[in-house]
Amino acid sequence: MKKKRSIYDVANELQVSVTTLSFVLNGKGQEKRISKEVIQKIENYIKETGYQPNHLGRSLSTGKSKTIGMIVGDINNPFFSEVASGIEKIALKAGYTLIVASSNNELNQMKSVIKLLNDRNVDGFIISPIAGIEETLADLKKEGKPMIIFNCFFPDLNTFNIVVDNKKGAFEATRHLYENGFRNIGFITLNLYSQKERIEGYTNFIESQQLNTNILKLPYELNYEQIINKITSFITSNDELDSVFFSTNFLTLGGLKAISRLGGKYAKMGIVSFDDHLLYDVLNPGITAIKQPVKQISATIINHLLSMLDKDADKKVEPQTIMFPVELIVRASSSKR
Amino acid sequence: MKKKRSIYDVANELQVSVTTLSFVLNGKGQEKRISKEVIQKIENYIKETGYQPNHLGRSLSTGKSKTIGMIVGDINNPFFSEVASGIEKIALKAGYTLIVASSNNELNQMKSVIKLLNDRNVDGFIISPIAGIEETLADLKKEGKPMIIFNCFFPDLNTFNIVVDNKKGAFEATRHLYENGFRNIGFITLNLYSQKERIEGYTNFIESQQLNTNILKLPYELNYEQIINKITSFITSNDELDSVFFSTNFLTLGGLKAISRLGGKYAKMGIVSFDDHLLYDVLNPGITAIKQPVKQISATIINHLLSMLDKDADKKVEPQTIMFPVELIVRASSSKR
DNA sequence: TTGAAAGCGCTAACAA
DNA sequence: TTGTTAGCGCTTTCAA
Repeated sequence: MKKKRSIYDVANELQVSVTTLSFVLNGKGQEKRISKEVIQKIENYIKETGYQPNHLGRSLSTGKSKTIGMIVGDINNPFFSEVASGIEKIALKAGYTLIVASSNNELNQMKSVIKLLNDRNVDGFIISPIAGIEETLADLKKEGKPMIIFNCFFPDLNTFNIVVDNKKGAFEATRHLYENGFRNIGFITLNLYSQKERIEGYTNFIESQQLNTNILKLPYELNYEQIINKITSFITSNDELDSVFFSTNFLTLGGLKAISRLGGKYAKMGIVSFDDHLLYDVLNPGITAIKQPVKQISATIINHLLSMLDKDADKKVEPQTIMFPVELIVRASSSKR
Repeated sequence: MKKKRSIYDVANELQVSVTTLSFVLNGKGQEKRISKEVIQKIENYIKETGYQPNHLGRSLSTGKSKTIGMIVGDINNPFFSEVASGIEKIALKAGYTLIVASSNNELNQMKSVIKLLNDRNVDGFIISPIAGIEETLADLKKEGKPMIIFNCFFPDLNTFNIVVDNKKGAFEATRHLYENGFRNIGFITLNLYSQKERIEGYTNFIESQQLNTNILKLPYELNYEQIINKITSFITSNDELDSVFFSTNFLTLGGLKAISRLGGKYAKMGIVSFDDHLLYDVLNPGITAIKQPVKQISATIINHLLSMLDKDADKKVEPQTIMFPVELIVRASSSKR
């Protein structure tokens, strides 16, 4: 691997000082009143010979790595991967590189990737938190690291949060089933902090109708087959159930599988899913789903983080919680058939 | 943001020299014959006070960033996200951070992210290439950058490649339809280099039976609705078609949607999809699919890259092509109904 | 308008 | 066995 040219080499070749070269390289030529000709000469030469400054040297010197660390539950979850790719696009344009890491919804894993990314000098964080991580986040905040919390958040933590209205979404979804004539609505969810609001939304509606809640809260760690089994026994052992509201996409998949295996009368159960999916439209019946405004979420996250990162912005970005509405996409699965 | 302690600060606090400290920090205590007591003292102190060396300084000094750059077509594609997350897990354990970037199958985008990651001093690359990128890869190779090519590769390029047997997979899938009685088998694919072998596999089988090929090659840039429309008109304008083989997951989704919209006799078409999907099992009929051994692929990629990166390995890793078999998961969609 | 030089935090050759 | 110190490549203050 041949050694790369350093700024000194190039300065030498060009017969200018490193200072001058550095200024021009960073677009500060004007500001520093370097002569037009020199600027031109340098820029042309750079373009021709293709010199690229070493990022590490720059980062070490400036203390900025131009890198953003993002921590999600699981990059295989389409919600996260879509948010991540939306963020990546905008970040790239702004000169930032995005590093995405998965916590697998495991506290120690999350702590260690936060530490890892912090040690790697990421300039800012984008985090989908899990229960138990409050302190780590508080520390990060105390350190002064810019960060955005998304998907769910800790009200006590005074961070900048970007979420959707999970509670209302779940409430409306449940109401929708109710209005379509379902009276025994089960709710299948995960034991994750991020599900808290959805559980509340469901519970609120059910209780507002003096009905009984019926919640299955599954451990996150289960694999697909285990989920199918758990759901199957939940459904069969609650024989009065006429409909189910699934709290995440992955659960819906498991649930659909369970129901399709059961067949018979179960095939007529009402179904709503939190999070939409391309295939829901193709299924028969189509699956009614709550859709999150992914594009908006990702754009909002990265734009706010970028302005936190932008030191020129003299006005500090105040902590706040931005909440997007969700949309109920009605398909056949939520009506009596 | 309070300034972090440097190795000098810590050395001072500990009353040892930076060298000693640095050696111990890098686990070279034994090797450098630092006294047991000093090593212990340092390690304890570090643990208590939580000092973490600055990666940038280290990288600048060693010339190694302990970072791997991965370039995929689109991180939202489940195949890529699964491979990426498998790689990430192993890389993390080996002390490497993975940066995943999407090329969106766009040549300039791919060139620019390769350049970006290279400027960021990634130690190695993992790349799913597209047509036109040969030269860039050749340059990278000339530079001596360790890299692994996956998904598809350029036979002329003498790189380390990890792929599945696309040709055979496509051949067998087509044969499977044929053996189930279908005679007018269409093939719907994308205008991507990665599809080349699949097209060949399909074509080879069809021609081996003296049948006519019927291929729809769609531009990658199309969105979901456009794909549905193109597929719809392909199907309706080729009225003799009795079955379709979809070359990627995303096309299958579009195709299923198109077929479900068309309804009627089209609902009985034979269908096979390249790449499996959780939901294929839930659909009615279940979708027959070719499954790639994702876990094996990701493990193989990262393990080989790691050994290329490991300078202790005196034996160089020779360029070669590792080809995994694929598996045909037979479901109802590929039989006459 | 340009140049010299001191750092940024770490590694490692060399000296002691 | 430990300490001194010269880089790694870049930015930026200060001086000219």
